[in-house]
Amino acid sequence: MDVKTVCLGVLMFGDASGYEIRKMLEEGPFPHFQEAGFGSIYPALRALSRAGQVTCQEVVQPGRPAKKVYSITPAGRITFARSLLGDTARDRYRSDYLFKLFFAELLDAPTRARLIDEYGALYRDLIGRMKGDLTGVPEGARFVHGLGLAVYRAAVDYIDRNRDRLLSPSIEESTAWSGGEAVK
Amino acid sequence: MDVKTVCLGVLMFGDASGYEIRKMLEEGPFPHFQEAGFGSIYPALRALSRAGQVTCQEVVQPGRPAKKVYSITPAGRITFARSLLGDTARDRYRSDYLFKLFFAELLDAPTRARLIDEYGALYRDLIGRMKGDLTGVPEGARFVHGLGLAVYRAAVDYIDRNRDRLLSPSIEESTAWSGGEAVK
DNA sequence: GGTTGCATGTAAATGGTTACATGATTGT
DNA sequence: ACAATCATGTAACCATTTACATGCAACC
Repeated sequence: MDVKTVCLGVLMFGDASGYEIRKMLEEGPFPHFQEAGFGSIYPALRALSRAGQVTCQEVVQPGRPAKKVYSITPAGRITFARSLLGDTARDRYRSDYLFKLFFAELLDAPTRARLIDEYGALYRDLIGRMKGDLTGVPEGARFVHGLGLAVYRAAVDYIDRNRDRLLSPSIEESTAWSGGEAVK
Repeated sequence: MDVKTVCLGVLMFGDASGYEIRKMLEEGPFPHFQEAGFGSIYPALRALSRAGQVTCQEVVQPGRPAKKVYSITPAGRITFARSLLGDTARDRYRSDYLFKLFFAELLDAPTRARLIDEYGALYRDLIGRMKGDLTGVPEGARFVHGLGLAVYRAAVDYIDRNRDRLLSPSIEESTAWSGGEAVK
């Protein structure tokens, strides 16, 4: 899904500014299965505006910068609904943490511990932020929210139960990476 | 992690051609937490070769196209180990499936069913492909492999247990998306 | 006869991130 | 005084994807 479609999706929940769209994507009570930065959201909103998929209204706020609040138009709703019927790309997940932990034997013990604890904390925080009120949230969104929670909990659980395996000094003598040595 | 680092990582396991590197990333017994296509792998290998991080040897095969087998050099090992100590980008996950299911109310029942069943099947297959032999696999790789399995299993479990919630006809009358209607 | 698998590679286009620019207000 | 939050936007840069090009062998 490109950023334009993601913006339309967020606007299906109600009017919002570019700034607010980004906040919802990264801080909202929902799993971050789609992301976007300012550098892509603002151009996307302008393009959507030109195409008549959204309308824009500037709202002056006392003591704050003015913001541009966007609303999805009927044409935008149709475009959005149709984009839900198009091809579905397969999931893509990339994790530097897991990539590094994959090669745990090449790391010294403190680095290993730091990485795994950071990683666990990241998902623990995410779970915490996802514990918001879900009244009024439609069933589809709830389903996805619940799936996110289930998966993140499984990850945290696994990390808690297997952390020691990775930190035990015994793995240091591994000969798996012939030629490789722990780097400081 | 850029594709160059990913290639070095795969070559830490042993010599391989560009084609084989790609196969390992997408079909290997390991979770796909890093991906790369031919279009990025081949240029990466050439750059690594020029930089002295890998060496290349052409292997002629009877009845098959010749392949270029790459080996990581000592300099490559050092570069790789160092890259494991650099900044760790946070995970990024994007899913068209979850994005679409998030807006389940906008979809007709057959499409909803198709999406969710496809999604479940995708992860069920992945779990199946991950059940390979792990003897000789280093502890770090095992840890990541196990984490992947745990997470994918949690996802499949959740889907099985909540599938009906999403398919029940009751959600069709939802007023959540005022102005929106299921599209055919 | 058509598709899949093996095998490499280039070029263009896409899409997104990063860095920069601006500026007021609120909290520490 | 300094950092963070609110708020928008542009431009350069980067990485990756997609499409194209080539060709043989095996299988159905």
